[in-house]
Amino acid sequence: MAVRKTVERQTGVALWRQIADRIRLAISNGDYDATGMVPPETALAQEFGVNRHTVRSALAALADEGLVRAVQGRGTMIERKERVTYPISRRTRFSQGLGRQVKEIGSRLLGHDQVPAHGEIAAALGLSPGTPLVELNTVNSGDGRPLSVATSYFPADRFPKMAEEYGRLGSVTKAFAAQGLNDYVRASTEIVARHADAEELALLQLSPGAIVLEARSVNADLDGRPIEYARTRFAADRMKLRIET
Amino acid sequence: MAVRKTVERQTGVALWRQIADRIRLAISNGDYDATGMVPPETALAQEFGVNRHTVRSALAALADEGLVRAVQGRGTMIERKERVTYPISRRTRFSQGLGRQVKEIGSRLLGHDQVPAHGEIAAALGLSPGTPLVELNTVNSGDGRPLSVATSYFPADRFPKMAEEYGRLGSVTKAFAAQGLNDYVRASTEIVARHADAEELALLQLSPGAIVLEARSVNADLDGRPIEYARTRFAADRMKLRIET
DNA sequence: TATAGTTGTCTAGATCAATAGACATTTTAG
DNA sequence: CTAAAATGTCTATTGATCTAGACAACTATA
Repeated sequence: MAVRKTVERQTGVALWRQIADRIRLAISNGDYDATGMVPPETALAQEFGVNRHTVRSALAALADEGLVRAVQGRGTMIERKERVTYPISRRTRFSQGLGRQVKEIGSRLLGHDQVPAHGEIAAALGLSPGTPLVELNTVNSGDGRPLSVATSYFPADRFPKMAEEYGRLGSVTKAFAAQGLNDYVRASTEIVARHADAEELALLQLSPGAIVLEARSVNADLDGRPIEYARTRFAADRMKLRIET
Repeated sequence: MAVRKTVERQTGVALWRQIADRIRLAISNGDYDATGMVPPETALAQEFGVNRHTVRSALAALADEGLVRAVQGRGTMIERKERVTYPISRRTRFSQGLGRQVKEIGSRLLGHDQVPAHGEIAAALGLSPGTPLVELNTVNSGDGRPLSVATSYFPADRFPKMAEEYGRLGSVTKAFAAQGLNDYVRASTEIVARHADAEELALLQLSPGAIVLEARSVNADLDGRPIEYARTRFAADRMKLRIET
């Protein structure tokens, strides 16, 4: 008999959402690969110890995300399952790592600005506070699904045309190259996980309560001089990060 | 005037929990460092556009976590704020990386078992399915706060005394050494973020809805032979991961 | 010692989340 | 064609969540 899976009550997170999260995880773990379908609503209701209507709310949310599709009389089919793997190494390049996993990579420049360096960013880039930086806000998607939003900072004196070149070329690596920098390496990466804020929910097309993986990274040229500080937020249920040491 | 921060309604995540998450994040970002206190309930209520009672529920949850402490007439003080940094490199060792950040590191063996290798684990360890493995379940804490739970697998023929040695020494590195392996390296690490399940909530003393960072890692000896597959779940609001490439 | 500012407590009502049961509709298997 | 199995829809009820307002209790300061 099926193992009873626990969900917690009175925690500020509705049962239907907890169940939706568990089913999403089970799908991405391949638990239902044998049939390509989610178990029947009645079976799930028993498994989680809740009413069938509660399970239906969870499945409705997953259907909204386009993850499953219910067909009356037949069952609920899985439409999509895998997480994209994003490799992080000394030579991390956004497009390269995803190349084989998604057919089409989209990069959209949301906006850019010139801001003075301060706090953590100034420290990470080894600049004195106040040094002008180019700020770039971008969204990256794979096969039409948004995967990450990024806010990047570049020293404005060294890369004055960053925004323009990125807008033209759609890639940080290419924008660097267009400004005379042909190679660079990842100096450091820090990763935290947290709930997405309202802006991230909108840009990544996530349902509220969703999780983002935030990577704060510094890239440096081959002389070790920092050239970019980036804060990249990945949609946690669409991505996993692979660390290559 | 304060910027209105948005919270989403009818999403399966109660407003008080969304607000608690936002305040927790603000605390860990140092937004309230100037005063060491959370803004007054009335100010927060206006900021989030909700009733004061809703903010009170959020603060009560944070007080339960021991993150803040309310004093009548005075305000709500911040008790604790920082995240511990966990370094991941080619020579990742649990205790070493945390050494300077926490005074006392605790390791507790929850249980152990002998299981046959299968699926992802067999593949990662380069073993044929069915090969016997030692499974170890552990909780690791820093200064009394649980930081991570881990499930590790070791080839049983090579490390037959893993459970025993870990129980005695409280460290995987030392247990390896006791069985004749003096050095090893991190071969691969994959990171995902998701909501904690009921067991993780209990072991990590988290409030429901909390996030875990799950790292699936493989360690290998210096000849490149895999010796350990581990699934480590970190309490996301207490840890950040630092990738050293 | 007032007084302003803050948290604590209580009551009441509106809306959302979850349970329960009944039955309709559709697909698949026999 | 029939029956079983699955999703779809409806009604009703209970408990959680959120709003609203009023006032008590405590702290710091002028």
